[in-house]
Amino acid sequence: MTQQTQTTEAEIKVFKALADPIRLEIIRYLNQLDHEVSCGEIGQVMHISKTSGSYHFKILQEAGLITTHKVAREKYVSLDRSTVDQYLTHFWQNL
Amino acid sequence: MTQQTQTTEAEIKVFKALADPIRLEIIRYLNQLDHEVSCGEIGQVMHISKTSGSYHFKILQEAGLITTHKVAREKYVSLDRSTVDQYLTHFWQNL
DNA sequence: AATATAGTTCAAATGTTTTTGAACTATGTA
DNA sequence: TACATAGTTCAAAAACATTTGAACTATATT
Repeated sequence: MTQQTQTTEAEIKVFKALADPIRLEIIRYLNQLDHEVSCGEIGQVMHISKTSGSYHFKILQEAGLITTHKVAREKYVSLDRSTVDQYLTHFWQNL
Repeated sequence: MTQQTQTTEAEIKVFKALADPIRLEIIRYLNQLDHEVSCGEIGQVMHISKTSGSYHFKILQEAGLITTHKVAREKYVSLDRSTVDQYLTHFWQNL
């Protein structure tokens, strides 16, 4: 922490997470679907390797933009709209 | 253009621009001030070199988050709230 | 004219993010 | 048991972003 608040760090994580075309596509995809999907299915749709997928899902999760839960071998992902709402939709209130 | 739309490219520029603590501070600063300020003044407040300032202002401008105009030697900067509104406040409509 | 101030540009150095493949864990299926 | 499938982790490579100082342009002040 150099001089930023906790709030800014979470905020930066959200913006970094959204500042990538693959991750923005994932968010788009989850938004239009509106039900849970596995990492593998998303990876196929995005045409990315499973390693790369794993990396991007981690970033999205650490930003709080998705939530996940494991069912047997598979990891299911869903959009957490409240984070988008907090940092984007209510950006001015947050500043 | 690999598979993204023009809209996505502009959107990515906005998120990249906001995904940096210095630039987010600049936006914050401009927002609370609500009048034009010179690059130099902002640079002093942020404790950054003029070269670094020049770099960050370029990124913010290319994202459409600030507008600038030169008066003699000085470059004045002001916040373009409509870009924030388009990409953040109305994020869901934009997707 | 000489000097100072505001900002830009450039290339090099440094730092951070993303991709890759190989090796791994855990679960499912024959 | 053997093999397949879903996902993770690791370290190296590649790509990209940021900072730095020096040299520059343009305007202002003495």
